[in-house]
Amino acid sequence: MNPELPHKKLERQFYTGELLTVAKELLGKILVKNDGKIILSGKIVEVEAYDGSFDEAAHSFKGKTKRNEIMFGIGGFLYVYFTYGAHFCSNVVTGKEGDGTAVLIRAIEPVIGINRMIRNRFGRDLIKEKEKYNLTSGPGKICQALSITKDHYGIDLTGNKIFLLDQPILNDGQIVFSKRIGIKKSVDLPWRLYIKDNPYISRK
DNA sequence: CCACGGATTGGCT
DNA sequence: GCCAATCCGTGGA
Repeated sequence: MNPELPHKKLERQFYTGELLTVAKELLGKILVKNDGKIILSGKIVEVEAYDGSFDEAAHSFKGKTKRNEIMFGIGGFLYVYFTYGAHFCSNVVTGKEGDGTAVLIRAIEPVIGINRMIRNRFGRDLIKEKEKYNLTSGPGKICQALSITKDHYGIDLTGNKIFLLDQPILNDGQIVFSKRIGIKKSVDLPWRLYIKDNPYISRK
């Protein structure tokens, strides 16, 4: 582990809290992927909350299926899904057994392994300066940059493959609440949260 | 078995 | 700003 990072890994209790509380507190945390050889990490700067109990846009809204069953377990596991025939997206499952709540990680700011992320995303080592902000500015881009696939479905975030490192909780004044992106149902819920003025978010 | 559409992205107008 | 690509999960016949 890089000695510059704080070492406190988030534990189960963090994830089992109320959906929007966890979504807010996820902002600023450090996402780490360690496959045993390569460590890649980034600060979470944008998320979206989903609650299957009444939110029609949530994958868990219509009940448990093989695809979404991890969403119905206790918080602190990774829900990875495949969409549009091309992209994986990562969610942090939250709450208690049976809740069906999760937070989609929409954008991160690269911290460790940037050159590896560049290669994963663009297949080459050097990028133009402006491409720096195109590395991890979307849920599909994050999974490509960090090599997260369906193989990582259901990973326990309190383990050592993919986990989060604690960081100070942000003030409400540092967080922007806006409408979620790319959905057709429950479009008015202001459940997309991002860090104000951060250049790595997917869009304003 | 088959048809449909999606929590996106990137390229083109 | 608009739209095609692409394929798997889901639901209905």
